[in-house]
Amino acid sequence: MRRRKSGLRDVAQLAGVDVSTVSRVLTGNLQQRVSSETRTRILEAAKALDYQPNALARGLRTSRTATLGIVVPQLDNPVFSSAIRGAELAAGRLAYSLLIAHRDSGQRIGGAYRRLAETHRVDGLLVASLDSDRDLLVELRGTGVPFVLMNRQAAGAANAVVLDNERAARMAVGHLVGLGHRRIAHLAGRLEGYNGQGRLAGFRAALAEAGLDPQSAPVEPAGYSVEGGAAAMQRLLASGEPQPTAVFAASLISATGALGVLHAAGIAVPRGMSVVALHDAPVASMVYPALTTVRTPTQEMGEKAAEMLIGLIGGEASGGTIVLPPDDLVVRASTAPPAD
Amino acid sequence: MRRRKSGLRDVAQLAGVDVSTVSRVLTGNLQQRVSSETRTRILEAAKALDYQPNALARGLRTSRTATLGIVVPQLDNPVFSSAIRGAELAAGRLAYSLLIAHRDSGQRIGGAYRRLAETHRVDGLLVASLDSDRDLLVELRGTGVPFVLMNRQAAGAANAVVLDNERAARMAVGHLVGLGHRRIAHLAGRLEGYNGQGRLAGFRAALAEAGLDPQSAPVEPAGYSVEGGAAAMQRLLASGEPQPTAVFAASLISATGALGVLHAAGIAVPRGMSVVALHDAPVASMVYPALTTVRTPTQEMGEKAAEMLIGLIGGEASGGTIVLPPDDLVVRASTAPPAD
DNA sequence: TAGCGTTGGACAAACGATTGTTCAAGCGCT
DNA sequence: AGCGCTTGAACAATCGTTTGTCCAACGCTA
Repeated sequence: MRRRKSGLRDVAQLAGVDVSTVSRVLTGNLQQRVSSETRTRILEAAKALDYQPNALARGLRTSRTATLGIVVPQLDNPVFSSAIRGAELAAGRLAYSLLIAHRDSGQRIGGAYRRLAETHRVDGLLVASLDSDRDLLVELRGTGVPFVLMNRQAAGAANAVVLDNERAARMAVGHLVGLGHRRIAHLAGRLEGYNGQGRLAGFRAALAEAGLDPQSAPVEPAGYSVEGGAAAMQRLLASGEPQPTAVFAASLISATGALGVLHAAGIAVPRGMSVVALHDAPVASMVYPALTTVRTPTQEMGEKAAEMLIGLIGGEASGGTIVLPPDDLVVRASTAPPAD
Repeated sequence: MRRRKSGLRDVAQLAGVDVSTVSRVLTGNLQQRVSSETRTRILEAAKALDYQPNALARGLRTSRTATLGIVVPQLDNPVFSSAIRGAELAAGRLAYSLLIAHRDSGQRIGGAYRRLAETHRVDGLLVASLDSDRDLLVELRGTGVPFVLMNRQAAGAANAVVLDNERAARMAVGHLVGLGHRRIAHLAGRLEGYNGQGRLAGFRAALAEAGLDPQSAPVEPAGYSVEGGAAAMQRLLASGEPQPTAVFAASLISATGALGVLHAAGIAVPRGMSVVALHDAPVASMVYPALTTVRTPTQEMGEKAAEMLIGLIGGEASGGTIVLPPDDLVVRASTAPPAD
């Protein structure tokens, strides 16, 4: 029952022409002149046979696979899953497929990239990474295929799509300032990392703008995990008085950790402490109280990155770095004017 | 600087043999006799040139791509992201890659499958689906490639990997009963769906086992969304007295919605109401109070499914349906003995 | 020494598409 | 009428593997 799929040859036979002619018609190669009569005959035949080109054969000949590789450090992080979705959307629009690979922290760095790229399976790579490997870039360049970095910039990697961390941070902090908060703390990301630095800078800039002293504001690195957020919040509470009335968390995930600590410490949110976080995701409304967040265009990040990559594959010059502004502030229940 | 990748021919040339011999040695085809001397010579040459087979050419010849397609309805659902991870792991172990495709609810059903399968891009499909499309199966069978269902069984689909919903539900309810609860409600999944039915059945079975009346226990369908969980909880509170002292939610996501409603209603968890949910994920410890859950082997589900699929591709007979038992109960802060 | 079976490896034909080249008509021009 | 030019389409090479077939050399037996 599993009949052989019809190929170019079958279409050619049905239309009474040569396969080469069929190929030219179907790929839309208009360089070549084909009479409109045979053209329609071929198109009809192709439709009748439900012809689908064999991607392997085409790829072998053209050394193009119409496939993008995407490598992410973790799948359960909403930022990445959203970026993947965006990439898949954009890729689909441009008739590309998406090959996914995890990057196991255990395995040799870049192993996933190599396997994909060196067997001619992908035309380019979309790379999301939390950390700042120097080796990574070397490996990537070694693969010989173009690549675009997502959510991170790096020296020597010309093509990237990132969020405007500074502006996003300023949006968050501006909200707190607007509510009347004067003592604001920052649960930072990784201070060595690109995003962590940008958000910290935005935090300080917003304070300065509001006439507050950026240097005296407490900053606790929290990374991007629940535990990190909890530990940082704990340190913040333990450190001296006067305590802040609001905290800006560099990530949604760490904010949830902080929330847990506040609950345990008997500090009501937002009455005793306002919390605002970067990135919006369903989890923001799952926690209690629902978190006020700055919505960031993570899906668009994936889309733009895929589009840029496909451009590069097509021979376009470097796409440079695209910096995406934050979408907007989503006010939920975790922020309010300070108690006093 | 982007030198041509070395192919079989280069290896053959360096080793002074024919490409066919190289191919036989490198693919480990032991049918053919090759002197151990030339064998080592070839292996050395291959290593020296860092030879990587061209997946396209190989696929064209063998009509095998060593690639699995995976289609999921949503990426941000922890169940699926975990399953994907498992599939990718198992696939990687067996030298397969994973091509990912969303299934846009908007687009024609199965469009994603077709595109993947009909262009010879994948050898088989891993299919996760929330709903019970009848068309889906028809489409899938139409592609002509083997497929394995994840997280769901369906008549006419012989190969599937699912969770043991009944046992998981009984584990959750057993916990509540053990704590002394007698009035237990169920925030069900979709009652028409495979998983929703199994969990409901387990819920009732556990009650019966404990000597409680399954028929009088409140059941509110909540689906698998935050909003659904919230609405169902609301209905539960609104419906007559006496109110339950504990609730078993069919999914983690709906449980978080319920939690929000309980907070808003001023009902303390677990003092006023214990909550236990199915599926464990990071979000369980992000909410407040941290949710007691039944841990389910979602990653293993992906692994088993990928292994089964690769078996099918290799010509093995039907893998049947694998039913995975729940892992264990993770007791957190959302359950306690009833107040009275 | 002739004949025969084994063994090790080369030859060559695919797989299904793309694409440069060739070739036969058909046309207008002088 | 002969010439060259354009047009439409066939021919054929090629991408890098895999795999069936063939062949030479060798060792053995009779």
